Amino acid sequence: MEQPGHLPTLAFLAKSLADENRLRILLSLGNGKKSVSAIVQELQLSQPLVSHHLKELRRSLLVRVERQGPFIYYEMSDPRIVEILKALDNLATGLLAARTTF
Amino acid sequence: MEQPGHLPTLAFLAKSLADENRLRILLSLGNGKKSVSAIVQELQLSQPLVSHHLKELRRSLLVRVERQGPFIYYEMSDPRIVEILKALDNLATGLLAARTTF
DNA sequence: TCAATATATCAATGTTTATTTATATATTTA
DNA sequence: TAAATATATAAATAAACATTGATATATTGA
Repeated sequence: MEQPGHLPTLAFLAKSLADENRLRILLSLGNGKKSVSAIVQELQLSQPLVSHHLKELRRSLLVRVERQGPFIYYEMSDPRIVEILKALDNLATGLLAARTTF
Repeated sequence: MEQPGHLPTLAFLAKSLADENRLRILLSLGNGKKSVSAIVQELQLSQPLVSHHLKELRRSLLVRVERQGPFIYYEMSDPRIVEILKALDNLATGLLAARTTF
């Protein structure tokens, strides 16, 4: 069986996905590019908080950035991200189901 | 496009995967069940640290537990876990490659 | 029952992280 | 150039988290 590679990188990526608000932002960006203020409005989060989370998402390369005048647009950088989140979701569901059947 | 479900659960699972030593322990347990002391020896980590991480892995249902006399054996609870970690690994590799090609 | 072995837990410590409030920076228009 | 808009950043704060050294708990055999 082949093992996953660089563990620090894996841990770093997982950490980037380990906050609910950040996940909400990331998933919102899976629906196409959005400006910071649009995210702020849509998710009812504070602007500095959104900026902070976007900065983390930039660091982990999970988002792409594009400036247009005063607006900065962000979008999810890779469709595999949603697939992985779905797989995690299925895993969680499965683990919970298996636990309650004991 | 269908969105992943319960975000707090997703964040919780991601957090459980967000530490390198914990990943090392989890992956080691993907090769069959092991006692705490075996993990301690194999990974050269302190016993309390291993116990602490195992406790977190138990909480997130990522491991199964079985006692035999003084020994407690742990193993990975679901093969999907490794698949997800591999997918994350591939994602990381891909994102890094895409960045360096800009 | 006691001693030995295995492992969980406790307490302390330092580091990391999310959030808020305030301010700095960047872009555009009048 | 100044004002308005968009957004990044700074600083403070509280909470969460990983690790270590010490101790408590569980199991077994003599």
